[in-house]
Amino acid sequence: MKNYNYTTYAILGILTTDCRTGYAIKQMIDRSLNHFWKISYGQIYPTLKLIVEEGLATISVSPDETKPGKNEYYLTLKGKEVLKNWLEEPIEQIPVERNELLLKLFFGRHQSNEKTVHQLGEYKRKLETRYATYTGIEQAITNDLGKEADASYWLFTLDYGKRVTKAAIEWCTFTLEEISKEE
Amino acid sequence: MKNYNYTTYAILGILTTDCRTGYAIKQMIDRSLNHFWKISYGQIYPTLKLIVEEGLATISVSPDETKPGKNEYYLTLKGKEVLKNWLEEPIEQIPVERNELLLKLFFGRHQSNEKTVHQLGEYKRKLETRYATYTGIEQAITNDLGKEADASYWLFTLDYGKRVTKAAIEWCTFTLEEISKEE
DNA sequence: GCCCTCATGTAATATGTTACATGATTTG
DNA sequence: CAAATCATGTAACATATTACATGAGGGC
Repeated sequence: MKNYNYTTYAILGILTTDCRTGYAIKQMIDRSLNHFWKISYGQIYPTLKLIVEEGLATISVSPDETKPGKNEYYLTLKGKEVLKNWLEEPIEQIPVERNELLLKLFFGRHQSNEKTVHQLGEYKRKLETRYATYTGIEQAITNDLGKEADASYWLFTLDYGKRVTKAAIEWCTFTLEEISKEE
Repeated sequence: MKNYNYTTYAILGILTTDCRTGYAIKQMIDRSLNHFWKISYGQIYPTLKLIVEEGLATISVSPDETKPGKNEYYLTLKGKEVLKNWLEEPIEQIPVERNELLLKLFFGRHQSNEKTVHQLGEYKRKLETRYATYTGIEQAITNDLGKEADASYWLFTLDYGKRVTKAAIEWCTFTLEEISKEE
């Protein structure tokens, strides 16, 4: 079976939910997958085009004749198969996040402790905001649990985000103490 | 001051250590920064060229006339300034890792629990290997602590890797239990 | 002699971001 | 009626990966 890139699989996956337009796909990823995936319109629209060309989805312009065409995408059988097939494939490798803060800290010897502390503090603050966002999303999903068949899986990925973020926050706290101590 | 991309700053940073050739830079990143950064030769050599063109480093072909030119790069004053300047700049944003496993898990409803469990198990195994690698590197750095001026900063970044990886492993354990329970 | 590591580099390709253009519909 | 949101799309650019080519030197 032909291979596609992650962007394509991500979009195929989203199309199993109720998101059917390019715009809605962007919303979904920004709101619910934002802790492990992101995407831009510059990827979405060309990829949707490709998906249709490949026969993985069909486009159905909204039937309401008065409205300007809102392109709604529906997975074909082939599309569903391609998605299932990819889901089963083993994970190639665990991701390497490119972390700007760690890169700077790695060369921290060339900077004053004061500035390093400031950056760590800022980073910690951002992580805390992120953590709060996750908790919020968790609440939202839990509240209408029955409605959404995917809910339990979404909560698993959120739990990942929360745990890892919490560990990172604790690291910040510890490292801030250590660096402050040094001088 | 002119802006460069992360790849450029990463290489400028590495050049403050004893890595002076393109090959050595690749080694260094693969071995010591691999938990938060990666790079390919296709980036290194063109970037080194740019760095010299911009006057951020000078190239000094190894003096030994018998050997074939081994290009050694040395930061110029301007190079050091550009690096320092970047180190002080605030972090733009906390990274969004693109996590293939979480993407698949998000759509886990469309797969059998058995297969999901298998993938989670594999992922956990890889994380454990990674954790062991970090511990190994930590030992190596700690052992010749006095020698390397950067050691304490390197240990901080390693600690980050260990903490976050540990949290991810614990999440795997928990999630594996939950999913196994479901059926 | 063969394989491995050291060492440099490029070209083709793949992927992703940013900025822009356009216009409808909804909400206050 | 203004502003925000919904909605689609592209072009230029930036970035990164992969595969390949080349060759020296050292160890077995």
